[in-house]
Amino acid sequence: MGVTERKERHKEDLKKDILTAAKELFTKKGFEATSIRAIAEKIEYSPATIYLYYKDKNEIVHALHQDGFRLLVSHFEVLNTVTNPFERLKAMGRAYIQFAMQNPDIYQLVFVMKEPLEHVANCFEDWHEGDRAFDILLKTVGECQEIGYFKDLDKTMLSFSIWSTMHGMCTLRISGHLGHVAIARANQLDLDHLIGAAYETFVATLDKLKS
Amino acid sequence: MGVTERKERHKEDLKKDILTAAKELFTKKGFEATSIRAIAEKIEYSPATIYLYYKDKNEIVHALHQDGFRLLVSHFEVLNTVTNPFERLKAMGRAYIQFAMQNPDIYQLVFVMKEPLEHVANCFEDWHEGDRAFDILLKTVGECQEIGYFKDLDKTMLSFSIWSTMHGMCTLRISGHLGHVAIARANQLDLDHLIGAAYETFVATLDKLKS
DNA sequence: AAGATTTACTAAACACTGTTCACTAAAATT
DNA sequence: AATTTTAGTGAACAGTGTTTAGTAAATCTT
Repeated sequence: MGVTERKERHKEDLKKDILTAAKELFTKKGFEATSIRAIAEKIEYSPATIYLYYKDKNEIVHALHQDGFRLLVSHFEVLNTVTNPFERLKAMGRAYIQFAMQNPDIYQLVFVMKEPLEHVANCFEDWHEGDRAFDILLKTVGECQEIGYFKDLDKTMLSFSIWSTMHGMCTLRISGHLGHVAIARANQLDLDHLIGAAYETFVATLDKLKS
Repeated sequence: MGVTERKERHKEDLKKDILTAAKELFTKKGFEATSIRAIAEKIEYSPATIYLYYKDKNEIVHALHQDGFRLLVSHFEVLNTVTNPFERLKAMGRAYIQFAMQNPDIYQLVFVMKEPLEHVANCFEDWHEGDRAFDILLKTVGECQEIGYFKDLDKTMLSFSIWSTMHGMCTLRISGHLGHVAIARANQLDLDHLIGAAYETFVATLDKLKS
């Protein structure tokens, strides 16, 4: 009869609206400072309504988590055009850092916050988006080995190590801890350029690992 | 007259008591879940009393932050006995990871949370404990260069890169993100051993950077 | 068409949170 | 003995996530 379909559509729209409102507030004010009441006000519904569409705040955060992950993975998939695996690896690192710098709150949501993970733990499945991203790295590192890089190094462990370096740089930058260390004050570079310079140094170390 | 001294001492004791109570609750329940009221109850004073000794919750967190940092730096200073700088660098990394694994909440307090930093921003000084720790790393990397490691690499940038790798590994472990990635499930290693293995791989890459 | 039921939503409450402030005893000073 | 300072508190404020009882309106059943 079409009516129920329209209603269904409206319900899904509302669910999306909640998410976009949450995302907007979240990236503007941060997770802690974003209340259910604020989200409710933005979409002009009562706070209780939100609980008809999401079990709790963590479920909202988890939904944003998924979106953020997909965004990152999409940034990676463009790089399939780069045929040389080492060049691709370098580009991935740059893309990763860029993603983190341009969307610090989303980055935090995806890779730092525990709340979305709690939800993942309860719903099994999921997080395979995370595995996909890691697999892309793993595959690239493997292909690098085929052209003479990283000999005698465990592919998985090296991949994790590389991810850690990227993650460490990004979180130290985003959390503000980098800004409090003397390097940052000494160098007249702004922090984002400092990250860039540090990444280049890191790439230089990787470059020396070819036979 | 001695009386005022005794009172002064009692006041300082109470200030310490608040801190130890906060630390205990904090490491047991996490920062978010530790309320001023809970701290007050533990030391058997009213919540308002705490505000006579600390400006706000962030000041308490900041005090714990300082303690944590001093603990880490003390872990480092033992390593002065290691004369070979590269061996010392390796030992530092291990000590860093060990510190993070044994005190995950303190690690988070020192290197992840923004709250204590906010306090640092307002009181200038401070955080030189952080600079000290980084200087130790910087010095060690410099000495490694003197014996043929890391040629043509910027000392500061490489130090930051190494720190990032350590920080990345530790935070990915502590936040639980590592546990959700396939590597963790595939390897039958428990996570702490996985970090250890990854660190050894990282050390292997550093080892190849000598001329 | 009338009555019963489901749907979509909300006001109000609950149990928390960090923080402030007027207030009170007790101790110290004058 | 009277006054002031100290140390501590009860109660409140404004906020949080979440639950529940209740309400109109739309839908379904007879």
